[in-house]
Amino acid sequence: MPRAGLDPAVITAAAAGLADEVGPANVTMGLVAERLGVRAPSLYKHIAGQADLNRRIAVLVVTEMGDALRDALQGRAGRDALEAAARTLRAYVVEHPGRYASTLPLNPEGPDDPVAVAGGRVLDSLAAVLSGYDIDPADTVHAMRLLRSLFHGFAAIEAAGGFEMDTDVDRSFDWMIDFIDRGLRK
Amino acid sequence: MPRAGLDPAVITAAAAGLADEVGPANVTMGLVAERLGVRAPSLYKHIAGQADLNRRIAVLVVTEMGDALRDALQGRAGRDALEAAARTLRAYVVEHPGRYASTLPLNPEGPDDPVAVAGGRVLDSLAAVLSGYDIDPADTVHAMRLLRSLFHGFAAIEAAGGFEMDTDVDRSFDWMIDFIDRGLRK
DNA sequence: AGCTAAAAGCTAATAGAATTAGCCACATCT
DNA sequence: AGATGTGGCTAATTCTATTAGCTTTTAGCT
Repeated sequence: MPRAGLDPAVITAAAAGLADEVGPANVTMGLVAERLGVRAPSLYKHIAGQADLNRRIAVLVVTEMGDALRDALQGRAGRDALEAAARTLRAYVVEHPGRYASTLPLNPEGPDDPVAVAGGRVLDSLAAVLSGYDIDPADTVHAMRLLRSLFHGFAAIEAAGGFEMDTDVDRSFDWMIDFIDRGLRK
Repeated sequence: MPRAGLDPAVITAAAAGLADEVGPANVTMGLVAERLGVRAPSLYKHIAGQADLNRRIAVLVVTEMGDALRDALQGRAGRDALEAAARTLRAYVVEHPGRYASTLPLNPEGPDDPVAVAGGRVLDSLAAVLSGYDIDPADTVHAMRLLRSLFHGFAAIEAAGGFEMDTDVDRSFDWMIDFIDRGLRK
């Protein structure tokens, strides 16, 4: 039995991929193992269990989002940056609905939690977007939470198929970006 | 063995209550049965299985939200209505985080799906809120989606403990209501 | 009141998933 | 070559969902 070259990152990537393909609820240890050409118990040599695996997926997701955001925001400011950030996050969720959904039940355990650390980078990008507007420093936290809530809510509902097809979701998305931009401009 | 007087509604209520108490992931058939003074297999005389139970919880949640919203909006309009709606939904999620979370993975199967029907009543209430503003009819759908996304996103993040404690979440909530109100006023 | 039949519980059995224990081969380092 | 630790495997355990089949209650009818 030749070695399979597993490590936590490889397993996490496989599980995240499966979540996108078959839905988070159907990602079983056995399925992940099969995808990697290995038996289920072997996974435990690298990860502590299902809870650990989910936490790692969450870190992966938030890290990927942070990277995508940083790339997308290069050289942009103001409304341009807002739009780029919104589109980037939405695209990520639409392309990876499963892994995104599997991070939902997770709350960081503290400031040192890797999920919180990776999340911090996403927040930094959102802060960068807001820096392009003239916002009272005391209100920045609120504006940040507004963006987070809106982006997350929209993405979650869209990924779950919650919007009726009748009216174009793209159009609503553009309308929302406009709405926020105008509001932040005051 | 006297009869326990079970029916789908009683089982659904028990499961929803447990979801709030122990978290959706820990709601097991056995636990629900125990709470009702019955053995697990007996539940299957009334519900089809776990998936069915979750769908029923979703209907319960959306129905309860719709009722609460309708009550809260009685005799209110404009900013007053917006604020009442937002507070009502937020309060519901904070009080029932478990049952709310267990409805997240659910997408209505079609217009006849009871989840969609109950959801329609919530949307009607949101439409009523928007009717207090002077919005181009062509934009109403977009504004509705904005409200849905924002309320859902904020509630989901707060329920999951996603906001840092440092800055008062209540204050951010009020700020967001103001932001939306000003934007809708155009 | 007594009969019948459907409904509602129960116990026992099945099946699937996570996790643990314990064994053995491979790979690495000298 | 040989010692050693890591990574994989099989077997066993536990927990949960679900199904099968039996028994009692209860509602409806005469």
